[in-house]
Amino acid sequence: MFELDLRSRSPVYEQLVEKFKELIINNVMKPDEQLPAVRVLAGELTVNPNTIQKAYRELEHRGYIYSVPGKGSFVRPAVPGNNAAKLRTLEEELSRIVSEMLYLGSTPQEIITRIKTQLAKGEGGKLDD
Amino acid sequence: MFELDLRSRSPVYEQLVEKFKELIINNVMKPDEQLPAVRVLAGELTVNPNTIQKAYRELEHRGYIYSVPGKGSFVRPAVPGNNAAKLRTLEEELSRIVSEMLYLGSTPQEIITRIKTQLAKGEGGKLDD
DNA sequence: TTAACTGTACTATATATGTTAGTACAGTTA
DNA sequence: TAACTGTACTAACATATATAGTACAGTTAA
Repeated sequence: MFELDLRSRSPVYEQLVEKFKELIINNVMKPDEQLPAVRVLAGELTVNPNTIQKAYRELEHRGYIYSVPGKGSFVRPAVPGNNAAKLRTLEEELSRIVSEMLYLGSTPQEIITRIKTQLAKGEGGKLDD
Repeated sequence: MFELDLRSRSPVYEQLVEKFKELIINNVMKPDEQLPAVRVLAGELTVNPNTIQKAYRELEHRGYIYSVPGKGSFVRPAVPGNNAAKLRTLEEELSRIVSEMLYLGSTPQEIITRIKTQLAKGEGGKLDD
């Protein structure tokens, strides 16, 4: 399904959380679509099932998936609203990154253009439904 | 000088790296300005000197400061160029964040406006010299 | 030169986190 | 019933983080 970097300082379960989050956010995995079974994914990635489950538990806690014992784990449909706190965090991250790009020599023009390009492509949103 | 969250999952030395990076990028600490001595900052923050030194070593490795044994640690002046790799990483982060903001319900208009506002303020760059 | 500062290196110890291994139990479905 | 699903738990091990203490060499001002 995807690759892991076992030598990374980022723990495996955290890498898994990021990968699935990416797939869900970018609508590659659709709402209510089933994730691989814990044991199956563990087998494919040669990783312990406990590690996969830890990632799934975290994804559920962060609101990206829901799990039903006996059935499986599924993509949770995005709920509008209640995202104010998360959005504030993301806006701070955004500021940080823009600041760092300016520090490294990017021009405001380049940054604006880059973002407009991405937004025009409809990346990451539900624009390409 | 600033606050630490000892209960954070983020290690203390990593928090220190981020804090100083922030101060340097936003030009709060000027080029060649001296950082607090390892033992002094350790005393102020009630943290082990080894932890401070680990943060400084990391900051030096990432190119934000330089240290001179016997003298002290100082802010390294930003060098233009050689930043292509870092910029590529930041652009990827930027894309990730914009995608997530769209997922959480932000409109492209809001995102663009927010970034233009920040750029106009001259935040983070050397624009406010 | 001495004293007090600077960064740096090293060992040892304690604790927390991440990962694996193995076992077990309950719900679901063909 | 058999084979799947998530979940919980213990035990063991490796690594990362942080503290404590000691030590050494370069710098600087009295």
